[in-house]
Amino acid sequence: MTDPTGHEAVPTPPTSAAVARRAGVSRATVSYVFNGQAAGRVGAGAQARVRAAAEELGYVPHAAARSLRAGRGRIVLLAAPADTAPVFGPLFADFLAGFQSALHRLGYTGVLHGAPADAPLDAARAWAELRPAAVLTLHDPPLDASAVDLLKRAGTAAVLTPGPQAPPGAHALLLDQSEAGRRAGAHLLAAGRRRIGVVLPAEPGLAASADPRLAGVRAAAAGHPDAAVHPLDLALTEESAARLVARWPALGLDAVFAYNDAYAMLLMRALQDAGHAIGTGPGRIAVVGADDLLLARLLRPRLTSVRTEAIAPDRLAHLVDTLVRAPSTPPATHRLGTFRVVPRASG
Amino acid sequence: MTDPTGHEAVPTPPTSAAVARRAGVSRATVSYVFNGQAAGRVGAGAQARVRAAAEELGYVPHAAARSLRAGRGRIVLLAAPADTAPVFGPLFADFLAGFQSALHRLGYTGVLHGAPADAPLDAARAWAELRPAAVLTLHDPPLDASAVDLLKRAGTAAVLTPGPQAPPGAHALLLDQSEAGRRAGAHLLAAGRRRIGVVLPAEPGLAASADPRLAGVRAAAAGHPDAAVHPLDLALTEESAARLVARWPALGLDAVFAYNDAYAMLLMRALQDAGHAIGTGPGRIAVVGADDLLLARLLRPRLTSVRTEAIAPDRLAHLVDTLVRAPSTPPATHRLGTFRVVPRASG
DNA sequence: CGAGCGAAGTTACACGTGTAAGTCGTCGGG
DNA sequence: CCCGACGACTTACACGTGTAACTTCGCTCG
Repeated sequence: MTDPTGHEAVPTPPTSAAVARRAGVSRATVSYVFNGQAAGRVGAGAQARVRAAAEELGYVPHAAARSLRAGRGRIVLLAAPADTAPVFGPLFADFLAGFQSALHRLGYTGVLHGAPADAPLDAARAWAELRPAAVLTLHDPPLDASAVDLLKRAGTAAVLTPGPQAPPGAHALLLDQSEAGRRAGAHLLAAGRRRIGVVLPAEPGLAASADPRLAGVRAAAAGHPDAAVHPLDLALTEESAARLVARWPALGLDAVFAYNDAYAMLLMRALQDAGHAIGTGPGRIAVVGADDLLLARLLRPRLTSVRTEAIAPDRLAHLVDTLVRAPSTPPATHRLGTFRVVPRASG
Repeated sequence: MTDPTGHEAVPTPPTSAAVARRAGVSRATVSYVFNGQAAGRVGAGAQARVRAAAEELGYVPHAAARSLRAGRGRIVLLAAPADTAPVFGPLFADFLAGFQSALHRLGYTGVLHGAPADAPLDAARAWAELRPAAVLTLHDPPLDASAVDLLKRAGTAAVLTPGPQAPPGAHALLLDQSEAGRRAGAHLLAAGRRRIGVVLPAEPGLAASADPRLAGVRAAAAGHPDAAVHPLDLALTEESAARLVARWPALGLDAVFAYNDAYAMLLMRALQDAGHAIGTGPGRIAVVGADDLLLARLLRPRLTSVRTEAIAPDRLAHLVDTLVRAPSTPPATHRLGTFRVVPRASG
């Protein structure tokens, strides 16, 4: 309804036709100017008039019309399961910011969508409606084949999913979590620890990164016949930590590798409250976290942590761009980063 | 078929026309079925055939075509300045998740975009291209009038900006930060503290929430003639905290209210390392943070914190929906939440 | 003087959808 | 027996773009 009252609450957005009229040229000319195809087709004078008119009218091309015409849009969708979002630390936020600017520089609009993890197909449908150029999902388990299929059929050029193995048609983004485990394990073993606990978060949606980490610790321990690795469940509450610590003497562990610094801090505090000594010396329990949060350095002893050295966000953006331009590239695995132990006093 | 090579690298997305052909009806019928206008227009048989055909083809309506037709899309854009994103805590992530599901239930697609804070007009242009139904921005300073104007001219029905005062045409979302300051101040004053430091983050982009908090503490202190309030600059690094603590004796403060728990934890640790006693008793320094992070309860003494009681994300989603449906609603201020002190051992 | 050619534009169509307006039986009432 | 009403659809247009194909014009060269 175009508002016959003449009140015009929401003004009609200026179109390229309006710009063309104002500049005294045809609409095609405007289009050529705005898409860099002007060289050899449009004279300098007309070009200047078009730009001036666009500026005055506040013209912004209509992304919908553009993607309708192009068959696919310039949106890159980053999809994160809603329930794990709270667990993302500042590292992720930082990376996201860099990634989005890099995409912007390449002409894409990067956008984050937190979908409920329990209805992945619904979510995929919602994404497909946007006809994004690419979808990077952090869902875990990755995304089923039918969801990927739906997206591809909706014209999505590239679907990227956390590795190690992606559903058919999707690329894998590998942050080799087992490497984090291997590094932590090697570090603790080198320090002489032999009975190593590995904290697995009880929170949902994290198993896909937690399990490989456990496997990595096990792999590191494989070289030491006298070493033992114990999985430990822990939720992010003080009660859960207290329960775990109550079982501690029976477990007889001399080291822990926690899923991340938050779990590590929680557990370390609970251990200290129960009278256990934390640290590198003999008779002490070694504690290693992950993510290297600033806050984790505030506890005493300072927390040793496995730091993620992610690839530069620009590199990921370029990868996405490449895949979008060559949609038939056979799916491959792309490495997202590596891990490094930052040794401090806790273990 | 549309692909004479038969290779079909990227399949053509199924359209409503394809569904119509397969169901043996016209395209209009498909459209009516999918938009709930079927009652009294389309018979039960045809309706069933349409749905079946859509299912088989994996049909997803093209959001671009839809918003092209409708003049405005169903996207709700949440824009956060990229450089402050790392500072957002789990509270924000949680809220975001709830907000997006609520929007989904109302038929919108909520999406987060982290734009560089230094080029707000560029960012506004990028948003405008998406022709979103609504834009909620967390930018600070809010957004200049020209950016709001650009968005409105691009057909955005509602532009919401952090309060207290929004640029013309935009609604204000008020999380009254001065209330946080007032509550913290009142709490400390009631405990007998009179020389109160207020930590202002040195990180950019946070002044708009930090300054009102300081003002709130001052307002609370106004009732006590013997009370003094001191602003303190602090960056999120251990060196910065050490520098601040070095000046501490000269300041002679008996209480601090920090911008959030991260700053509070950092400062508290540095104070303790310098030999200061923290807590509620006489001779101790009272420390109050904000956000009530779990991790803040791991320090000893446990951190007293000002907790944000945000409105339910669904309420915000409904507000957005209302404003989108009635775009000519005169701009108003909408309250986003309130604050409450959670007293613990630190102050 | 005309053919040829490049520069500078324009015309015209396609993209996929929503919906107002039209069509075509069929059925009930007078 | 005819008219109007109604159910069940279909036809046709508009939304704003990008771009291939066409036109027009001035100029050069043979």
